[in-house]
Amino acid sequence: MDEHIDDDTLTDAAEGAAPKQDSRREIIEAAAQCFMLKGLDKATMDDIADVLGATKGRVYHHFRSKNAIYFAVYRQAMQYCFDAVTPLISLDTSNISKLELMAHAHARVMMDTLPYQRSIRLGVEVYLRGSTTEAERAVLRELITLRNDYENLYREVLRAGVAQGELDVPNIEIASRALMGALNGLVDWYRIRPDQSEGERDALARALAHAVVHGTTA
Amino acid sequence: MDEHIDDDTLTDAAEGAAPKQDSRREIIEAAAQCFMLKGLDKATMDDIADVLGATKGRVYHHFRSKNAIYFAVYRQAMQYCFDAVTPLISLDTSNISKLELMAHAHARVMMDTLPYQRSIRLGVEVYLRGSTTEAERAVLRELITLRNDYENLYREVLRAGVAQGELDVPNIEIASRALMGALNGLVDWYRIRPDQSEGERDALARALAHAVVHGTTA
DNA sequence: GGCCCAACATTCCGAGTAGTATGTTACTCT
DNA sequence: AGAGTAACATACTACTCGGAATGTTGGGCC
Repeated sequence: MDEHIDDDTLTDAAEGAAPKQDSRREIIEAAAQCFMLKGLDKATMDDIADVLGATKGRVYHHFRSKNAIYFAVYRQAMQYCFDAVTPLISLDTSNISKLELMAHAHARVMMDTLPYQRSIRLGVEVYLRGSTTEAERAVLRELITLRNDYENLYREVLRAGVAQGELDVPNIEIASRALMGALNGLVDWYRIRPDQSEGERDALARALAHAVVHGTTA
Repeated sequence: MDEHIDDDTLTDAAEGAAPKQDSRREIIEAAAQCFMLKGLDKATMDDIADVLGATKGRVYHHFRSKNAIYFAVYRQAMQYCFDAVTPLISLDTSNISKLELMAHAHARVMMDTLPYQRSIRLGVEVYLRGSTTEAERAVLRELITLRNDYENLYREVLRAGVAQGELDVPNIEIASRALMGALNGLVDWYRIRPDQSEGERDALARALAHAVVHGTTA
């Protein structure tokens, strides 16, 4: 059902039409930006179109509703997370260092795809209650399941770490919640600064990863 | 300017009659509930009035606008936090146990005043950008300052703990962000269950406090 | 017992917006 | 070259909701 997109090698083709599927991505990107800046409700379809220098016609040609766009943003946000963290779980290191690597990668994703990650934070269950159709609620449940699968990656590492005596976690469920909360909270206070170098970003991500894994005790 | 903050000289006058200032409280409570359930934008003034079994007239008699209600909810939410944590900072114990007590108290507040805490999470800076008048932005800035003061309570304990060698925190700013993120994240996944006893709540709060302070390492 | 005002209820309006219906262009295929 | 269609733009509608203007009522005060 979900088709993978073979992207074009060229980024732009003068003033000709957009290369097909790429237009969709642009809309999602624009929507994420609008959602981050104005919130889900206050961001209008016209706002999204304006960012693209287009009109609502274009947006509605690719998406049936505003909710559908939000779902796409959500899915993309989770995809970014999976892409960054999944490769790490098969690494051959200690669970504790693996956990820290995963936390570090997640923090990086939060910063690198900030508009997406911020968008999906405002109103997940809220949207679920507000959804009118059963089809929408089904999609929402699927997305929540997706997020759950992602968080399970961390729980699995925690479990393995405890089993091997590397980690001391009295309550894995609570610990994973705390972990994700601390990492995801990054999008609430992190602000993109143009003068900020790549190294500074990475240092920030590493510091946060250290904090969530090692806590505060000496 | 004309923002007359009704000082509550007396906090409460038993139960029985509603002394007039009490009506305001009820509106704030109802608003917090609506905001939590439907989000800031989708919750209408009529919704809030409906919860009270009243009409918009009552609401607008006490508040000039919907934003004003949100501000009141925010202020109340922060007040709950201060009331629970402030008494602990003067305690005569180690900084590490003090930190854990504060975290525990905060987690309890998150659960006990869930509608308030959830409400203030959806859209703080978002609201700031959306605010039209300068007066509103001023109030928002004040509320953010309030929140900052609260978080400074934790930073202070972290700093003292490091100074006395009890704690090992490479970056206090990052650590405090992680701390608050993990604790505040509680409102995202915690659900009130009617069959849940007081003891279970407390155990949950304690487990979370332990997790955020001690991390995951053995 | 009339005045006054707080504390609401009722009614109304206009701005803003999601969604639709239709028009237009450019490109492809035969 | 004409038909078909994808990818938009334009124009319009129906509806919601915040806020204000106005009406109503009950209780203190002289």
